[in-house]
Amino acid sequence: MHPTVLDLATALGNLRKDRRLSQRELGERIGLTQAQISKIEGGHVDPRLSSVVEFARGVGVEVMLVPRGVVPAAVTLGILPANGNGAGESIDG
Amino acid sequence: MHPTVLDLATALGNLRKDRRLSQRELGERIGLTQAQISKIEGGHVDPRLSSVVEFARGVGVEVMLVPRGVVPAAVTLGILPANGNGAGESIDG
DNA sequence: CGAATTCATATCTTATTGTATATCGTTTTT
DNA sequence: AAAAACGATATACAATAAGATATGAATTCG
Repeated sequence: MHPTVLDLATALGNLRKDRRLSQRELGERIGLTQAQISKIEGGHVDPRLSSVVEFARGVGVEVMLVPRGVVPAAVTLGILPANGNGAGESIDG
Repeated sequence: MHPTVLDLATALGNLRKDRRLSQRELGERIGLTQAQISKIEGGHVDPRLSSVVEFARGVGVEVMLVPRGVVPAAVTLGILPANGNGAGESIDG
């Protein structure tokens, strides 16, 4: 599996757990099945962009394109987590 | 087509043009076919996450999950463009 | 005009997604 | 304590869509 896809998927799964949402509950909110969410989180699929966007919104984050040059600055300022893909586990905890 | 997916696809296409890359050139760099890039930019497909991640890197941006709460702050500080999905056309230009 | 370059479209293969079902862990009831 | 019931997550198989290959249209340059 594509490493970054895996990282993003893991981050999304962690965010869901932080929010205390079951896969079923989240799925109903965003229009995906529980099975898909399981596969996405487990890194068993390479999900469609729309699935990722909805998943992200369901757990309170936004999929964005961040210019490479400003990523370090954003991390330094605490706008983005030091962790690579963004939105680590420490949103509310 | 999912509106946010369309926005992201359009942003990626604009970034490619800003970088003066042909679809073929970009495709060779990131391991996608020219046909895919055409369809992605045109909003004719709902691409897989790995395709979007590679496309983004090929044009100098990173796919990230940004906590909803900090998006306005990042925009205010100029870390992210005011434009919704991130990485508008004015990266270099 | 012919060659080259860029982007768009058709067909086929492969993968994701939805439906249904199984597994695993926890709790309640007898 | 065993069984049943419940909740949450993981897996099997059929349908649909993404992606690769090949090709066509439009533009530019020699």
